Amino acid sequence: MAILSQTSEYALRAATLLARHAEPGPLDVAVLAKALGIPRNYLSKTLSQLVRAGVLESVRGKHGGFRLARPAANLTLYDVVEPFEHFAETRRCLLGQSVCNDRQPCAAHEGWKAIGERIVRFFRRTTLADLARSRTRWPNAAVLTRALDGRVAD
Amino acid sequence: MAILSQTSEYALRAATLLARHAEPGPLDVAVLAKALGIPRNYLSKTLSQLVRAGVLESVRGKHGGFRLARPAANLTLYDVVEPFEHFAETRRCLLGQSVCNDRQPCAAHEGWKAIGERIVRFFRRTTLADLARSRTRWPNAAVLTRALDGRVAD
DNA sequence: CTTAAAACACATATTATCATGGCCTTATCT
DNA sequence: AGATAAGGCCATGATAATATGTGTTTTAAG
Repeated sequence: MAILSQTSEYALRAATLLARHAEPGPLDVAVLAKALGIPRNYLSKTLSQLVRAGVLESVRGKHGGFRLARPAANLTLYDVVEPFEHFAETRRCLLGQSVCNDRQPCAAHEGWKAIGERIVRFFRRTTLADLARSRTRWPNAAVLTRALDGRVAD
Repeated sequence: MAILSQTSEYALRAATLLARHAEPGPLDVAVLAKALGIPRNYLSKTLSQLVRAGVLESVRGKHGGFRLARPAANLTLYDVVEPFEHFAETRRCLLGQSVCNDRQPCAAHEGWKAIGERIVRFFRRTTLADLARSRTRWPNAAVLTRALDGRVAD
């Protein structure tokens, strides 16, 4: 009943943060991980998957890191989460009937289908730009600002 | 993203079947399991949990089995599924923020909360009587009719 | 009173997924 | 050249969900 996996939540957190700090250049995993309170190596793997999915871009080498591959307004939560979730299962029959569709519906079909569609629609319509607008308090925001200051001071 | 666990699905299937055949008396696990295509022992455990939850009644001994504890119209899907699901997690913040409520919402709070409420409402409003109305095709319905015929013939 | 059928209880696998950590390779900037 | 950071690979742990197996207790029927 958790709907989203931990991994997806990590991905959303990281993507939201990146959406806020798009300008100064890429952010590296160490900073992201500390700021968000996520295990470094795990986040690294997760972000790599997002690169493969075309959501993020990576820059290797010194002063490398990750940034959004497109403007935040063009990246939906669906894009971010889809690599880690089986959205198809949303359409699974509530009773597990092998045949359950609009023609031969089970008794719960109507209501259940509506919910699945609701969920998918939410993820498809909400963008990272929407999330970026919030005043979200990261677990360790100080690390982030310090890192950014550091870069400028450099 | 599976929303419901396999166990919950089993519980719903069994409860729906019982809602249809409430009259003739209790049905035993062996028949239910075969008719529904569910591992016998596992279903047994699951139904016991539903007895403890007050959803089903059990009759021990020969000619025993399980039946609904109340009229199907008074049993919601929530009742059936709640013992196996953590509905509280539905209210979890999408971004995992420790503080995210109506007063201090994260950017996704509104939309996300609406979905959680939608899900809960569906389970609370739909009853077993609703499900029983359908012409559901069980994996092995023949077993069931045979068992019921046998009882009558006896 | 014996026996068979059934729930019930408990113990133990078995998966599967999620999550983490370490290390080596590769690319890129200074 | 050297430092830095992504990327890939593998091994491990943690946990829950799923499934099976064995035995005990209750009850109806003969």
